[in-house]
Amino acid sequence: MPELPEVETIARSLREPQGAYSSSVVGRRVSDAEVIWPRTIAIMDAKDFEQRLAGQTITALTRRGKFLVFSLSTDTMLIHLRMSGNLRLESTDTPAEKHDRLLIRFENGSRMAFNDTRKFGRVWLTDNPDEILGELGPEPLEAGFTAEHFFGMLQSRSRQLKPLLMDQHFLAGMGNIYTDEALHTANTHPLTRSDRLTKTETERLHTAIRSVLREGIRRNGASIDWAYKGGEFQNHFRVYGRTGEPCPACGSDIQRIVVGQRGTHICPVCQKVAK
DNA sequence: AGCGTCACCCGGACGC
DNA sequence: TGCGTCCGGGTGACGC
Repeated sequence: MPELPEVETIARSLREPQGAYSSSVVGRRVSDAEVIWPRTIAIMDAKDFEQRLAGQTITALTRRGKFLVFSLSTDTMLIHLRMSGNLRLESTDTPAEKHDRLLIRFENGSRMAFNDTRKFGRVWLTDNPDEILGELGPEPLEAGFTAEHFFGMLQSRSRQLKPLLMDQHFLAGMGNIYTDEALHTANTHPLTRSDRLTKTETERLHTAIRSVLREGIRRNGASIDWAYKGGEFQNHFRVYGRTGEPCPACGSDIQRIVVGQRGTHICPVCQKVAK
């Protein structure tokens, strides 16, 4: 399930492809778009999307939270991969794959394919991206996200830490994997109330969040099951998906609990019981 | 208002 | 083989 590091990795690979297909998506002019699964297109009708996208040039590709942000000649295209979405940049000659939901062909003979097994991913085409992106919390890796700022954010709420960290309005980019990893790295229990964290604990969590996200990016993200492939962070998980295996810090058995309806992995010794 | 819970959308994986 | 259940990101409904 693509979270911030996976989305960042995908954005980078589309901007500066390093594989066999060495072209960038930036600078490409859309010749035509083909919506294969109409519900992929958010708000707009699929036909309107195809017509409006044709002829526009991609001028930039950035990331905001878990959104890919394609700046176009006149509009902005936002792509959210949700659980199982992935993007491929390839030659138009390449056969489409199972679960391809949207094909965007470019004038230089290349094509970007949006593949999404679970069909939860969405694509927006809008002239006002702030309407969607403006709802997001701060970027955890940006300089403005300081421990001091984070402390204020946590103190202003009184929620269980894990669901709060995963709330995209609170903080943008964290999903189940990186939240579990960050909480374990910070020796913090996922059920801890946000306003119970001390300054020191907040600093530890702030450092942990940034370090696991950076490590994820450095390892090109994590590849889980059918989802995004290419990363290797999954080989370095401390707790996620390691139920019954030893905690890397103390050797205790990793436990799986449920927090906010999400499978959650903790070390019962390192991560103190909720206050 | 803020918080927690639940249902929903999907199909692959898994257990029986 | 075939059925039922689980899982998960984000949203929206609901109740407290």
